[in-house]
Amino acid sequence: MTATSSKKPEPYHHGDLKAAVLKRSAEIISEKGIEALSLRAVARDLGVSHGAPNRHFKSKSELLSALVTDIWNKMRDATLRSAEATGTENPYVRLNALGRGYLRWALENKSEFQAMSHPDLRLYTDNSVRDSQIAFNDVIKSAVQAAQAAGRHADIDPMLVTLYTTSVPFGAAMLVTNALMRMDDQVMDQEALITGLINLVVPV
Amino acid sequence: MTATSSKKPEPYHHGDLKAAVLKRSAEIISEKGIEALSLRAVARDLGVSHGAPNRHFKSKSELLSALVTDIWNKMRDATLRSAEATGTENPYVRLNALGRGYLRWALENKSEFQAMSHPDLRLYTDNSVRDSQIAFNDVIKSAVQAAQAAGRHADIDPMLVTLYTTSVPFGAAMLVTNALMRMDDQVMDQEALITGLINLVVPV
DNA sequence: CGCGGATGTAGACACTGTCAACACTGATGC
DNA sequence: GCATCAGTGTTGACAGTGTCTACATCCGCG
Repeated sequence: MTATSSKKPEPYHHGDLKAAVLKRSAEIISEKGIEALSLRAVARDLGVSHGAPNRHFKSKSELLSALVTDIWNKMRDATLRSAEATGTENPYVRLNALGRGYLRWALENKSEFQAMSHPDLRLYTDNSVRDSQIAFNDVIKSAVQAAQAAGRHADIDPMLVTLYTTSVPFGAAMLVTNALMRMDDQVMDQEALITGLINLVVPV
Repeated sequence: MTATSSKKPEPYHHGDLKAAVLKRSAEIISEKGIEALSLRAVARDLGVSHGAPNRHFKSKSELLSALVTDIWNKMRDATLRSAEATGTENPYVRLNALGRGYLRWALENKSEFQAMSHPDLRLYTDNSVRDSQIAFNDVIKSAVQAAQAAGRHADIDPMLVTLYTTSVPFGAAMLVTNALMRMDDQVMDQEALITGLINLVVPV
């Protein structure tokens, strides 16, 4: 979408390298998984010298943080949309939809979901990552508390109920995408699995 | 424990390098996390040349697989012990204890638990890793089915119930150890958290 | 028009995993 | 008893990585 696309193929300055690095990195994560991401490979793909990305990201961890922040936000949007789509205020129905939207997004965006818990992020906890995590958790927490107000586990510590409610879609997604849990012959349809599983945590 | 411990400090052959590599690697994982593990560092720590470990592990993935197989087995033992300790045949009590043992082990062996889902393992699915996973899952699966026979979610697909039951301790452990879920001020005692959480999945 | 900061380049360094060629050692077969 | 040879450890090389520094180029602002 830049104006300099007529003749010269390789101008000295890229134009918007930072955005290009983010874009290409997201593609690599989506296609080959986060373990295939390398700064030098991204630079090569963009036809730029190996040191160029460092002008925009001081370290690989900084790039990772930016990418993962974005992923958290996307997951939050998708999850929230799923609840909005019910068009109801019933806290049980909303929480159930939230859980299904969460799990569905994770299963359909396997690589991105796995990236969020990549070991390298443990070394570099960026504030932006932290903020997007908190924003996501707040969505779930308030839905859980609305359900508690309506009677679901009303007398139990809200933090505990939130952890429990989050653990199911999160844990199931991790177990399935990492193949840590062997399911016999994978007979079940994905949407049936999602619905069946979430109904166990949040009956409607 | 070797006999050659009197004078010469550095014999040409180590004696049991394979075991030593496994031992030192496990220590590194436990102390600094799996992302700090490198073949060359292990070799240095053992006072051996950088290529020596390759005689026993063709690749780093092969070493990782051996380590993770061991971890799965340890986790299974700890989990099983927790159920045995109840000294009862009541399937609800046993399943509850299994869940608590699982979660407690994961929280107390954070580094090992995190290692089990390290990205590099996705590239190299060793049969030994697979077998130890299956052995672990079988423990849970049979306990879940015993509880189903006693009435817990009796009419629901056993695979779904197993996934649900596993997801809670697994997901909670992941969320807590990876700090993916922010809990306000961590006020709760660990054992209270474990008991409270598992009681939500498997009431006794 | 000129200058300075932002952006990209080129080279170096330390580190990694992996491989091949060589060295040592101890057990086996004669 | 001794030669042989497979197993084990060493050494050096290679390609790849992230990161740093010195240098080159360009764009926008005065």
